[in-house]
Amino acid sequence: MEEILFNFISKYISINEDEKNAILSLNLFHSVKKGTILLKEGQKSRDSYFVLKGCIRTYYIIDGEEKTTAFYTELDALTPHCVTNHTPSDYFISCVEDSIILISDADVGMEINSKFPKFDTMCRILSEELLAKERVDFDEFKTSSPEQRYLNLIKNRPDLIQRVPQHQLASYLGIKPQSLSRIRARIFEKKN
Amino acid sequence: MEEILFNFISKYISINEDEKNAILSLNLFHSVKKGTILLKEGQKSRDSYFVLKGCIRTYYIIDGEEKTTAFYTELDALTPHCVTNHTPSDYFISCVEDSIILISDADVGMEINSKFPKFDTMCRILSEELLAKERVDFDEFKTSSPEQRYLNLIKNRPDLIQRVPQHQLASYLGIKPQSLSRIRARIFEKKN
DNA sequence: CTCATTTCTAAACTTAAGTTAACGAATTAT
DNA sequence: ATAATTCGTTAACTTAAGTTTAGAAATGAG
Repeated sequence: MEEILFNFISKYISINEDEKNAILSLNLFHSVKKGTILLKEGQKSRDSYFVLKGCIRTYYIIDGEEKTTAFYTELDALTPHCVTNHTPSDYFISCVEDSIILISDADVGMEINSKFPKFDTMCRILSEELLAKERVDFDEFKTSSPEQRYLNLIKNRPDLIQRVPQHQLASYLGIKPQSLSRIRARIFEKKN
Repeated sequence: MEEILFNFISKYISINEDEKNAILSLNLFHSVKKGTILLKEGQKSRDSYFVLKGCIRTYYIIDGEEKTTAFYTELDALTPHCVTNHTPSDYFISCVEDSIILISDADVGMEINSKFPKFDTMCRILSEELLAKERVDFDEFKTSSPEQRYLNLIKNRPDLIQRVPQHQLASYLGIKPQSLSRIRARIFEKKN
């Protein structure tokens, strides 16, 4: 599991044994059971997450309804809005599957970044990449119909369709579960 | 105009006269006429943009139709996907109004960042902030109807409704211009 | 200033998503 | 193992967005 992390880091910066040990000594790895809520609405937090194995999701509760807006799987990083913004969270984060997650407090991040300046560079590059990708994903969402969005999902993240409940996928696609059922039926009969 | 930039930078890091002069010596400020295309689909580029005054937009051409997906106004920063991703651009960037824009090549960015390491930190914090905000905006989009999205726009970026053509706003809201017209009419008659 | 083009609105019609309700299947809790 | 809850699909109906077309208003070019 440590190796997965260091391979990921190596894509951005070179990292030596001392640095690896410094990271390992922080005990950031956590094993989290399916259904565990990592962050609640209204809560303040300084924790960032990095998924090594498994899947977590962000969701809002609007008019008593759960609205899932994002899934984070292997090698996905998530710093909640409330951390950067220093405000209570607007959303929940919970585990979709039993997962292994790296959880790092903002203080720990500061400490590593000041001790090893190249981590600052890595975080900058990573954030820039993620921002560019998020913008493109948002663009794709805006310019597609619900059916096209579902077809794109099949193409781009086929694993999600297997590992995530339909009703959570539905709000992720910006529609109601009944509509997703209908779209699936429509696509199925188009094939024949 | 320089002061606007330095005030912005000061929100993230302290900056002295030497550093200010180093930035000014790079001649990054550009005055750009309305309608100018800064980046074309298919083009490779290493330029990032920072809007000091005016408005620029990103748009795709899909089936011969322009689809505007984002507007960047005063103090907004944009590093196109093609820059981070080293691929030809999927979209166009053009000026909605006569604007004053800071355009910085990736090489210039690298140079500043290595000469003044705190700029790396600033870019990291800024990217993290923008990423968190982009995710929340995307969440809001997913969980709202077109009418709600338009009402949110009136509340959060009322200036856009004045300064941007309706048909560009429509695709920004993920709908057709005719639908936006209808939504506006619907809202207007609800008021009475 | 005038002509041409683009932009916005409107109406009629089509298509698809939202809503409400029901029911069987799957999952979870006891 | 059984009961209870949650989940996924279907159907009938409602609502709103997409499509097509048209015309008026605004904008831009010569």
